[in-house]
Amino acid sequence: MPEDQVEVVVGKAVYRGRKGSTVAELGISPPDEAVAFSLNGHTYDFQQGIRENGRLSWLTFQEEAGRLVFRHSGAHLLAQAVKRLWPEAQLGTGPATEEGFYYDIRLPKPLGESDLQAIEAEMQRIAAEDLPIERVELGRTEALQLFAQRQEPFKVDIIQRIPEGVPISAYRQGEFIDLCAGPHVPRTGRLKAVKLTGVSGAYWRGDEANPMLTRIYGTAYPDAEGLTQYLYRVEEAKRRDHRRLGPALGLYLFREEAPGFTFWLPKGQRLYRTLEEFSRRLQEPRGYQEVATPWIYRVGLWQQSGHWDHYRENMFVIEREDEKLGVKPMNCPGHCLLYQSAVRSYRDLPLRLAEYGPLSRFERSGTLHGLMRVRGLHQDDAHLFVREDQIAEEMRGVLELVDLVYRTFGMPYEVVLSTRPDDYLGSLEIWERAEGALQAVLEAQDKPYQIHPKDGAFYGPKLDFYAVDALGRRWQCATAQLDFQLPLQFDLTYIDRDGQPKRPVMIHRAIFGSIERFLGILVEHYGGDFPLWLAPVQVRVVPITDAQGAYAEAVAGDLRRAGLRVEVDARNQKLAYKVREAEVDKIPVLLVVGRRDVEQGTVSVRIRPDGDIGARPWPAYLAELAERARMPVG
RNA sequence: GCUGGCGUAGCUCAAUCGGUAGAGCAGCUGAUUUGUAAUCAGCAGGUUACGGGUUCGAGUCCCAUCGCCAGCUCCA
Repeated sequence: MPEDQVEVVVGKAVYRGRKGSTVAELGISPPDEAVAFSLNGHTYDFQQGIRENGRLSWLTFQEEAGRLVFRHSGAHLLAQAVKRLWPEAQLGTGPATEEGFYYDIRLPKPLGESDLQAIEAEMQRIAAEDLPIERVELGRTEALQLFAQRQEPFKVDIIQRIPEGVPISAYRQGEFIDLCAGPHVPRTGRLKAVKLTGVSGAYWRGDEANPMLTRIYGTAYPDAEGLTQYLYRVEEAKRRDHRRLGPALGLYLFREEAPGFTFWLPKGQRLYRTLEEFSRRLQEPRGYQEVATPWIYRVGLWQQSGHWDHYRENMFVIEREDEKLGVKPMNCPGHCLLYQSAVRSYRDLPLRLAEYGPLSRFERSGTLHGLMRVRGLHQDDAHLFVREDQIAEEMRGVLELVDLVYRTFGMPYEVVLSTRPDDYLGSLEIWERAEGALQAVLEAQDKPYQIHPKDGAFYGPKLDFYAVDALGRRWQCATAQLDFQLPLQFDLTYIDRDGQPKRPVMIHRAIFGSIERFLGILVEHYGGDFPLWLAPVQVRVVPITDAQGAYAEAVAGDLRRAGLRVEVDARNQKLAYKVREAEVDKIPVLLVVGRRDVEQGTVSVRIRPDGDIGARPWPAYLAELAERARMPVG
């Protein structure tokens, strides 16, 4: 094939043409729903010239890459609308995000709700105009001139940072032109359903020293139905918000007297303890030993561990008697001291130390967020001190625990391996062996995983686990990090088979992560409808009249003796009233007892979400309930 | 911490232009003894986040503080 020719394969057809031809020029007509195409792993739009051979696959809104193209065009639509309304607005950047897009813009005035509506209306107008979106290739000087003349200082800044040799392009739709690498959908009319979702501030290039721009958020869908579903999901997330739901269910509350800390109400504390108990009952049989270590140390310890250099900003520091003391944000240094307290043999390893104690982290006031980001927390933390040859086996054990836990909560999860960053510490050889070990474990388990190159901590590679909740949101919870540094810092050793001292490797791992945060995630995942074994109140017994009071107490007593958490609602109220309240309180099992039940020795069962399932003989039904309420620890 | 917004009874919300702080739910008291999502009546509940200021008069306007929300930033 001549050098100036390209050849692409689409399905079973082969197309040839001059290098740099667009799809149309090659005689390929894209399907209606396609917004772009993928060739050798790169995304292109229909106006970009094809310069390499390969197999072409169409990208639609169904594919992540297609969605990004689509949403990025949404951002341009937004920018064009803003420029029509405020010609003096200066554009920053406007990328697509997971759920939509945003554009950072310097505006002459702060935006209100009505401004958003006006912009949105203008966007819809531009979409209806169905303007063609044209790609324009520019020379560097030409680009600088164009955007300087259009009074877009941020665009000029961007162009100046584009390395020599990289082509500069812009996209034009109607009177609007924006510096952009692309790709884009072919016409504005493709953006059938757009919605602006919020405004906030954001620094230019994310730097506090730079001017603050207005960030306008929005989302776009190819049809109204997708947008409606998205808005429903947003609504549902709001309905499940743990900051509202938790206090409403009497689980916990927050007070401004203690920002970043949680007040656990009796029911919330029960939930919390149940989770902790679940963790203990999984870990004890797996060789974990629970310890408790001090929560305040002299700074010397933090200097030794390296936290003073790397984490001081996030620590609460106390000064007393001319001495500085640091409240612990992590357990690792304490566990290292425990490790040091005895001579360790290679036979003692792996040593698995678990701790659930209180940790304090100074999080900046603006970052606090319900249970998700707090200053006072607890982790289901453990440090595994292992020989290097035990890394793979121990990581396998951690993986098994993670799998067990997330399966129990009905959350699929994704695994990410983060590898050696540029500023790593330790020997290259150990790093490579450790990364190899992690990869081998994942592959041996046939677990799909992603690699984030250079995203590891400077002290070791790590596995992060992202749990996916009922609304499809991803939460980073579990983590397992190899650490070669701390054993060095604390000069930890074990006596090996050959009588020589050797350096152990540490694995920092948590399965829930922060228990506070995990509980918040569970509240939202279940929308407050906890599975029976977790529910703070599992059963509520409801006598219909005073006459069944004693019978109700007897039933409740049976339940309590069987280890269930139970309440009796003996208030003088109509049954419907008490049923409603139990539903609002999201009590999983309601046992109604009336005259007929007393006479026949039954309970009338109402279960969420099924409702009334009729009478069951008592105490025979107790066994079934107790079985269903058992903690799922195998 | 930074930018913007918000803060009225336990909760959800109202209060015209700056002119007597109000309702529902929850709570308490009483009546009602009820078979699967709200029985009726009465009572009580407030330094309008906090501290200043403007004004004859401030929930409302201004300033500062605290907290919360959306982001940014940070995240050994």
